This record gives sequence, structure tokens and C-alpha cells, in this order.
Amino acid sequence: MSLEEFKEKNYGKRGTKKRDELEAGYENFKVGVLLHQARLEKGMTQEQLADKVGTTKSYISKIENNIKEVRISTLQRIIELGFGGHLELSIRL
Amino acid sequence: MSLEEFKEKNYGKRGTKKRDELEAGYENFKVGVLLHQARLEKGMTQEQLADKVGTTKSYISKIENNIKEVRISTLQRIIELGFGGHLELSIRL
DNA sequence: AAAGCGGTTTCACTTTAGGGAAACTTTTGT
DNA sequence: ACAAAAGTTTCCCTAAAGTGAAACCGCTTT
Repeated sequence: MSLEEFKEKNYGKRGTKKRDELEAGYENFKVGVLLHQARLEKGMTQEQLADKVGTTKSYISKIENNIKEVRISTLQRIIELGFGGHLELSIRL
Repeated sequence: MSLEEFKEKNYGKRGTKKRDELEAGYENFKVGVLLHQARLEKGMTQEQLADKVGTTKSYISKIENNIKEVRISTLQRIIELGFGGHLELSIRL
């Protein structure tokens, strides 16, 4: 899914400053999108995910919107506890 | 490559406390291994990599040995600037 | 219209990644 | 055996992640 498709699908016509900023860094953007998409696929709310992980919905929101950079271990923890899945990492040279 | 294979290949018979600690968290361990392996494949020293990324060899060493947790954006930057590659992230549900 | 729900933002605090310099250790090459 | 190169560890600082509580914003639903 492209950045444009994602924006259209998930944010429609609102368009705040924060979302515009996101366009500047697509790589960073992907982390939030990844989590957002996975959560939607599991049909969970931010609060449900937060409870499973042992955090708050405000924190989940910040990650999905790339307000906060995230550690690899943090993303792994969220995916494992929240979804029962795991994060795959690989380097493409 | 498994944890055992990696240990045998890279650390042999020495076995310090730090390396023992690494066994406790294989997931974390993988980040260091990933970077270490990529660097060896490129035939670079820690110092050469550090110079390309704009940091120091001491920092690279800490990441490879999991002394420091690393942010996703940091690992991306190292891979892009250091190797000209990119980090692939995916969630396995 | 107001209560409820999902999501976002703000404020505020603590911990730790990011970072370098330098000393130290291990490995390698001659 | 020794010097040089590669890698590790320690010390130390600053900026940002990690984190929650609570207020707030839109949208439904009753």
C-alpha cells in the first residue's frame, strides 16, 4: 500500500499538520502504518491492544502516528503480546 | 543461522559473562547478529562502517553486542548509509 | 442533546538510546 | 615476539523514548 492510498483510506479529507509532516519521512511512516494495519487486521481498538501489551491507548496512538520513535524491542513486544505474532527483520543489501 | 551456530563461529571457546547474557534474549541478540553478519558480508571493519554512518566504532560495537538497544530508525540509518541497503520490516501474525 | 466510543493531544516525569573519547584487550600479520 | 589493526569496555553527558493521566475531538447511537 502506498502512502497516498493509506492516507485516503484512513484519514480521508481531514489532513492535519501532523499527517502532512508524515509525508516527509516515508520510512518512519512505515512503522506506524505497519502497526496500524496489523491492529485493523486483528479487529482491535487501540485500547484493547494497549491492555494486552500492558500500556495505554495514548502510547499506541503516538506510535501509530510516528510521534514517538520506537525501539526494535518495543515493537517486538507489542507484536508478541498484542497480536501473538512476531516481527521479522532482514537487511536487503 | 542459529544462536548456537553463531556462537561457535564467532566466539568459539571464550564465553564471557556478556555472551552468556546474550543467550537469555535471542530476539535482542538477533539485531546484533544481523548487523554483524551484514558488515562481514560487505567486508568492512567496525571503524569503516562507523565512518560511513558518521559515528564511532565504539557505538557500532555496542550495537553488535547488544549493549545498547537500538531504534528502528537508527538501524535503518546504519544500513542505508553504511551498506547502501535497506531494512525490511514485517509482522508475521 | 448527551452519552459513549475510538482516537488524538498535552503535560509532566523517568529512564535510556545516542553519542564520543580514551583506555584496554584481542586478533592478525610480519 | 612484536607491532598494528580490530574490537571491546568504561566514563560521561544530552536529547529523546517510554510512559500515564486526563482533557479533548469527531462520530455514532439512543
